Order: sequence, then C-alpha cells, then structure tokens
Amino acid sequence: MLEGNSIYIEVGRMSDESVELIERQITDFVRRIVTTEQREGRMERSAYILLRQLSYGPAGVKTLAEHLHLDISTVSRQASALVEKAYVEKLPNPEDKRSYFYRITRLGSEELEGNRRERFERLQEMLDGWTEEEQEMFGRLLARYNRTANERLGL
Amino acid sequence: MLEGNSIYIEVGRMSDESVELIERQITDFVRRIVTTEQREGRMERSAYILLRQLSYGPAGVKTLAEHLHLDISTVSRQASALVEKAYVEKLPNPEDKRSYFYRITRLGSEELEGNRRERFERLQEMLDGWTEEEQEMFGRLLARYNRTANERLGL
DNA sequence: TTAAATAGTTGTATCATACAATCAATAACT
DNA sequence: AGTTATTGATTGTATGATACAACTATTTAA
Repeated sequence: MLEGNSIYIEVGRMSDESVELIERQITDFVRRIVTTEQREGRMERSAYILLRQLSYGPAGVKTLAEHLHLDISTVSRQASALVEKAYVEKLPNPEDKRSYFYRITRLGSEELEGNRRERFERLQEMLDGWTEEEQEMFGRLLARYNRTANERLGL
Repeated sequence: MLEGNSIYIEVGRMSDESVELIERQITDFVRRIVTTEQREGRMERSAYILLRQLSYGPAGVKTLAEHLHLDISTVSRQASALVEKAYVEKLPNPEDKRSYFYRITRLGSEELEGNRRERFERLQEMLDGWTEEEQEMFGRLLARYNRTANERLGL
C-alpha cells in the first residue's frame, strides 16, 4: 500500500485478539477481586499485604511505601490501623528520632498466617481442575507482567 | 504413614508452590492496576467498564448490575455520572414507568473508543516481548479464572 | 382493591488511595 | 556554630469505588 512516499505495512493489527481478550479479562478479574473481598468480611487486602511485608522484617513507612508502591501517607495510615489492632508494634528508631520501625507481633503473625491459609484455600478451589502446568504458567505470566510493570514504574 | 486406622497420604501439599506464587502475584497485580489507574488521570475504570457494557446495547440498572456483578445502587450512581458527561442518555421505558434504559451516545462511543485504544496500547507495551502463545495463554487462563469465579458466585 | 414485589434513587458508611501542609529531627552549607 | 535544606512521618482533605438500608413510584398478585 502506498501513500505519498511512505509505505504502509500492516504489522499485526494494533487490536490484536489476545490483547483484546486480556484487556477484557483484566478488568473483570480486578473487579471481581475487589468486590469479593469487600463483600466477604475478611481482613482487608491492604492490611494483609502490609502485614505480609512486615513479616519479612521490621521497617519504617518510607521503606514500606517503596516496596508496596504506595504513597507514604497511605502506608502510614494502614500501619496505624495495624497498631490499633495490635498486629504490629511501633518502635522508635534510636539512631534517628524522626523515624520508627513497625514490627509484626505474635498476634499479627498468627492473624497473617490464618489469613494466608484461608486465601490459599480459596485460591485452590478456584484452581480446581487446573493442571500443574497451567497453574505454573499462570503464576509465571502474572509474575512477568508484574515485573514489567515494576520496571516501567521505575523510570 | 499410619495414624489410628486411617492412612495419611500427602497428596500435594496444601500450600502448593504454584498457589503461593499465584496468590502473591495476584495481590501485586490488583494493586498495581488500581494505583496506576488512579495516578494517571484517565477515565475511571468503573466508567469505562460501564460504557463498554452499554456499547452492547441499552439497558437498565438492574440488568447492568447483574452483568457487572455490582450492586444496583453502585451502577445507578455510575450511570448518572455518565449521563452528566453526556456519554449516555437516560430514556424512560414506555412499557414500565418505573424503569429506564441507558443508551450510549455518539460522544460516549467516541470516548469509549479512544479509551479502549489507549488501554490496548499500554497493555501492548506491557506485553512487549511475549510470544503469541504466551499472550494467548495468559488471556485463556485469566478467562478461565473469571469463569470459575462467576460460577462460584452464581451459587 | 389492597398487599406484595420490583426498578430505581438517595443517604450513609467503609476502604483504598493520593496530594498537600505541617512537624520534628537530621544533614549540609557557609 | 547557626541558618537552611532535606528527610521521615503524620494528619487534613479529597476522590473513587463500592455496599447496604431506607425510600418512592409503579406494577403485579391475591
């Protein structure tokens, strides 16, 4: 196809079928998760994720915010909520009086563990009938997507 | 392994590695999408999804809510917002004076199309380097997960 | 023809998140 | 050392998404 003096070649249409399917499925997927978690009164996603992060070791909000890709203020509030529930302790940092460490408590660990198990169970139900390969693949592809997303954000 | 008179066989541990990976990746995935969309001031996910649904034909909030798996009140508000922006029109149903049809307008269609394209482009960037098979697989697996989720909710 | 069901809207509440303003402490710069 | 800039954290304010409950108007069923 010729237009002026440039050559127009169809290189694999913009709206590739797979991309279309994925886009659609992602919107559904995300919504489902958000609403499901809201309806079933479990520990909030945010609390769970923060606790999980803290299970790797104590940290201050700044570090946490970086790892979790959230605004510091958001993490600050979420952390306070966890302190309220006694799932974490807030320890002053002796080396720098501005900052604190949040450390998961025994209770918090138990809570986390229970939640984790519950989540795993549900997920396992969802994946009932999937072959081991399919499960692995799903995990790998999601991870890959996330990795790319991280890199893009890094810029 | 023998315990009392029951036989204990390890059938693939509860916390299967794949399940663990998937669980983790899902939390990251969902959060990423939520925050990314919030930060980049695009059309809200909810508006987009609703418009997309309306692009298949006019419908009232009840039907929409069923398709979108949302509460009627939620859809009602989202629909009003779209009317505000003139992306959809609200037409009384002559057969039943309680109900209405929401119909996408020309402007709404254009808006939807533009958004759609933008989303596709981003997604395509994200999937840069993926083989066609990987893309297909990702779409298929997400779709399968969603299908199962739908069925479970149907109960 | 009154009672029950239905379609929609609106009030109220919660979670998740971000941005901006602020406070207190530390570091950096003359 | 003394002032200024930077940094860690919190709090005020705002928005989006969502649900549940109360309510209105209309239709259907008894």
